[in-house]
Amino acid sequence: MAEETMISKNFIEQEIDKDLREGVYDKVVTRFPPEPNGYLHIGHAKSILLNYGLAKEYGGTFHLRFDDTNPTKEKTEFVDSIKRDVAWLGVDFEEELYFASDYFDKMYEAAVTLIKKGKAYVCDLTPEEIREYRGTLTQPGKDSPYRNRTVEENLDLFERMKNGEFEDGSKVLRAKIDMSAGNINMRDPILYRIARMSHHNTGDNWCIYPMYDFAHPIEDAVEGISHSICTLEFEDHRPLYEWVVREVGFERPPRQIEFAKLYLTNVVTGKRYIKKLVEDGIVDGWDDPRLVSISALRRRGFTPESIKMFMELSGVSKAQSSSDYAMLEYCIREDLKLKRPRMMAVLDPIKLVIDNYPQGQTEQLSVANNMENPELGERMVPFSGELYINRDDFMIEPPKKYFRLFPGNEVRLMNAYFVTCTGYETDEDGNVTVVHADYDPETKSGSGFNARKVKGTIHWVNADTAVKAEVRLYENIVDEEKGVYNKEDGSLNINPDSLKVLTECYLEPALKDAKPYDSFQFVRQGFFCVDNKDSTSEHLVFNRIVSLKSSYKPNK
RNA sequence: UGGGUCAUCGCCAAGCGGUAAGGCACAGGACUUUGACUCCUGCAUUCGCUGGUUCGAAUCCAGCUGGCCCAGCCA
Repeated sequence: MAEETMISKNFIEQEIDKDLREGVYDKVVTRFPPEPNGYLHIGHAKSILLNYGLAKEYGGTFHLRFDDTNPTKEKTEFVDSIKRDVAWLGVDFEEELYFASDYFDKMYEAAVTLIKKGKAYVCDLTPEEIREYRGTLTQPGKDSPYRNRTVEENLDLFERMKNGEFEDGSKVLRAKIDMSAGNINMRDPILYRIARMSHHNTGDNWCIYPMYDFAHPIEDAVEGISHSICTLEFEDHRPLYEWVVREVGFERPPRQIEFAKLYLTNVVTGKRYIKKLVEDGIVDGWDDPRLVSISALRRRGFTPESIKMFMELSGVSKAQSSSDYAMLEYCIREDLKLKRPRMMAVLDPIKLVIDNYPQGQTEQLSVANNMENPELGERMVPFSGELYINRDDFMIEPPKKYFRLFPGNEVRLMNAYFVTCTGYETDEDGNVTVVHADYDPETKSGSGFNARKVKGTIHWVNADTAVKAEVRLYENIVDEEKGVYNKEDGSLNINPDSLKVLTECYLEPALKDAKPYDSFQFVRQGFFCVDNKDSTSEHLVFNRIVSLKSSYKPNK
């Protein structure tokens, strides 16, 4: 076996090793707890793959849990899309699928326990008053006048809250901790609020709902989560998390560990901005291929494997960071290059006429689907005296070091013959319309001909049998030069070239039967994927997933 | 005189007191039926700064500087 590069353990693995060694936990149980209030994006993928990967690595269990404690924001539609996206990433969760709302009874009981311990009280302050009493970042807060209600009174009031005797917003249940704590989360945080709203899972059974800070530790503890891994902004909440599991009395409380969120350079991730892009018609929805939601990446043609590879390369730490989009591009090229067929495609066509090829003759050439991976087999590609080649594969006056087609130069038509340019035609504006060439029958690909070599190889498509398709090229949606956001008004600097639609594209006939999500390398053009939304049987639409790197610099 | 947290190459990121891994990007070169891929080569005398401890510090200590997060009845 080839030696695997030893990848050192990240800080979370090190913490888990320590906990296991010290016997704090004997089994690793992790979870991904999304609120079903929107679509998942690549940042969630990091959390999903991290948690799932850890569970697998330690022979533990992974839970998918919907953190649905606020019915005002949640929808079944999102539950479904999240399940689909998580499954697409290769995560098997069917046996371990949970809903926070299934624990509402337990949470209610836990609240009663706290009240009985004198650790929670019902507060009648208005939202504005609560904010005032909370103090500021630099000023301590002050105690609520309702803070010292008796246990009996609190028990009574809380039960009546549950029974729907009070209006929305009129009362809350709060933890009794410390109004002068430096950590604002510890200033008597709200545990339960009243909200008459139909819940996607529990319907109208409840009119009080637990807050995240109270619900989450209970959810984790009830499920036997060992390591509750979340992002950095929850660091401040950890003391409260620990307070809840301790005061409610869980025997083996889960441990919260925070890591830095994934940011990507030059992409738009903010929900607010994406919403605006959708509303302004700049993108065609949450799955627009220029976005980085999971559904957008899937539509663009990224594979779960490439996302996984990207996460592995990115690593996990607590340092605020922004990964380079180029790394994601590397991953998808790396994943696809041996897995998918390499086809010839002409995106900006110009006709090539081979004048010495027998009139009206067509021959079928046998071509490897992927020259580096014979397992992908071969296909037949028709060849004749009339082809399309890419416009930039021909130049009237070539710059230095240009070794494609120009008058008098010989190149190889990939998989076919050597061809020498004999001339060209132009229209009245001087644009090249047709390139003429002669071929050499001796030089057929696969014949073993090696009497002479050519420097350039270009690809082509037979004119008669070509399949016409629409091809969409993507660039960063935001303007790299001007920065992502307009400093003055906070708007986005949209790159006008973020989407280029090419309609005059000719592909090999074999591509005619391509299905949505099928991907290919179009030789020299990059990797492309059939669009799942806009393709029909008579109108093929390809998205460019990523271009190929090029070391050709014309002006060098 | 609020609390929390972070700081190692353009971007990620190892390193855990013994003399700066790796990947992406980039730059050269070899190879090539994709100017791709592959393969070589180069790319931090230095770890935010300043002191201190030590035979020895990116690693320990002190002070400073800078970034990020927190004042939802959101998660």
